[in-house]
Amino acid sequence: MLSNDGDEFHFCSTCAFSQACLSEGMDKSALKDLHVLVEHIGPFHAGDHIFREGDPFEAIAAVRAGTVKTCVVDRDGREHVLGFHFPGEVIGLDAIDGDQYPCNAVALDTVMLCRFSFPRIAVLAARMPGIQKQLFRLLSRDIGRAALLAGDWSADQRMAAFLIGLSRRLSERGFSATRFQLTMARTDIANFLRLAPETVSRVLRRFEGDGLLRVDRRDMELLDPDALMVLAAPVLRE
Amino acid sequence: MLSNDGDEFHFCSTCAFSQACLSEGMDKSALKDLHVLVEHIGPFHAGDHIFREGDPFEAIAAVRAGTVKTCVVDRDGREHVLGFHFPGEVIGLDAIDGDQYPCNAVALDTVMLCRFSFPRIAVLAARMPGIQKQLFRLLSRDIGRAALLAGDWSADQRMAAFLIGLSRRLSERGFSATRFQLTMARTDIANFLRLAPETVSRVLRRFEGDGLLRVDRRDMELLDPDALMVLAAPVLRE
DNA sequence: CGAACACTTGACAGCCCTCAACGTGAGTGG
DNA sequence: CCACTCACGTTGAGGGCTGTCAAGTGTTCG
Repeated sequence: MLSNDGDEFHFCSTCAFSQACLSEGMDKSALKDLHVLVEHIGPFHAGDHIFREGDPFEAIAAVRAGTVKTCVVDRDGREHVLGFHFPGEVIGLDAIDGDQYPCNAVALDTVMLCRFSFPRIAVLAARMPGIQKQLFRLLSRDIGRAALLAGDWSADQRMAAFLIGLSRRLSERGFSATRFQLTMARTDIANFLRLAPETVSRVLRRFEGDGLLRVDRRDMELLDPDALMVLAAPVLRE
Repeated sequence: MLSNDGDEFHFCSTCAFSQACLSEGMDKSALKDLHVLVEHIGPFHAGDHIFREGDPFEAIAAVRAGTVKTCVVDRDGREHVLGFHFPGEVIGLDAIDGDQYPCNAVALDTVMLCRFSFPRIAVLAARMPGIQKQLFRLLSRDIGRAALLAGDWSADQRMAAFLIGLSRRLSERGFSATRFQLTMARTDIANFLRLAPETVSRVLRRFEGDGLLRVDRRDMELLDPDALMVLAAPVLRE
C-alpha cells in the first residue's frame, strides 16, 4: 500500500506532522532544522520488526507507506494487538514515558518511515511552538483513541467500528473510503478487537449476507456505510 | 481524602508535576513563573462538576485532595466511567487535541485542585525543557494506561487489577497500601471495569470468602495482596 | 418514620469462546 | 503439470461466563 504515486509533497500534506513540516509562517532556519532531522528509513518487509518491546526509545516515526501493527506478547505467549498504523500516522509516542518501547512494531506489508530523533525534535519543539503544539495534540489524540475500544461493545459493534475507522483514516489520506485491501490477517483483527478469529469470520459473513459489505479474502468493499455507521455510532461516540 | 496533614511541600513532592515544580536546578525566574501560574481552586463537593464534556479547554489540573471521576454519557443516557484520579494525578490532558474537554470530571468527595492554564504552561514549557519533558511523559503515560483495561480479561482479573492499581497509586502518594476507603460507588467501579454492578458485588463477596480481602461498605482491607497480584498480573503486564 | 438509594443475592438466558473438522489458496519441489 | 504442505479462513456443536431481570436487605436523609 503506497500513500500515493510517490509524490513527496503530497505525502507530507497528508502526514500527521504536516502542520509542522509544511508550515510557511515559521522561522525559516528552524523549519530547515526539522527537515534535516527527518530520516527516511525502510523499506521493511512483511513480518519485519521495526522496534521491539524493551528496545531503548530514541525516535518516533511517521508511516510513509504500508501498514504497521503494534502488539505485545504476554508471558503465556499470547499476542495482543494494540493498533494498526497507516500512512501519515505516528508510532512510538507511548514510549516517551519509560524511555523504552512498551510494545513491538511489525510491518504487515512493505513499509517506509519518516524517523524523528525524539531528543532532537524535543529541543526543536522548544524553539518552534507549532511543533510542540502538534506533538501535544498527537499524544492527546492517542489517549482518547485507546479508550474507544475499551467499552463493552458487541462483536457486531466492534467490527462495524473497526471498518468505519479504517474507512475514515484511509480516505483522510486520499484512499478510497469504500473499497480497500485488508493488510492484516483475520487473526490480527480478532486480536485487536478482543474477539475470537471464528467470531470475526462469522460477523463478516453475516454482514455480507445482510448486504452491508462484500469481502473476498482481503479485498473489502463497504456496500452500506450508513448502516455500518449506525452500528458503530455508540463505539465512536457519535 | 486528604493528601496528608496539609503540608504544602509534602503535597507537591507527591504530585505528578513535582519534578517540574520542585526542581532546584532550573532557571530561577522560570521556576517562579511556574509557581505564579498555579491557581489553587476548590473545594468542590461530592457530585460537583469540575468541567463538562464540550466545555472549552483552557487548563489542566493536578488533584490536591479528594477523588475525581472522569466519565462520558452516551446518547442512551448510559454513563461510561473513564477513570478515577487521586491526589497528585493530572486531569484534562485528553482535551488538548480538540480544544474542548471530551469528558466530564466529577468530584466524588471534597476535592482541591492545582490549576494550570494550558496556553501559559505551554509557553513556559518552551523555555523550561524540564516542564516540556514532564508534560510529554504524563501524556505518554496515559496512552499506555488507557490500553490496560481494554483487554478481554475476566471479572476476577479486572477487579484484582483495579484493587492492586488503587493500592499502588495510593501508597505512592503516602497512603496505606492495604487499607483504604473506596471513594466511589459500586456502580462506578462496575462502570469503569465494564462489568454489571451485580458482578462487582459477587466478585468482592467471593474474594472475601477466599480470604483475599475484607470489605465493609466502602472500607477496604487487602488481606492477601500477593494472591490479588497473581490474578492482576496479566492485566498489568507483569 | 418513610422514601430513596446503594448494595446484595438468586434464577435464567444469551453472547461469545473453545474445540474440532473442513475448505481454500499460495508456494514448493518433483 | 501435479501432488504436497501449510497457513489461513470458514463452519458447526457445545459450554461457560457474565448480563439481565427480579426481589430483598440495609443505610442515609429529609
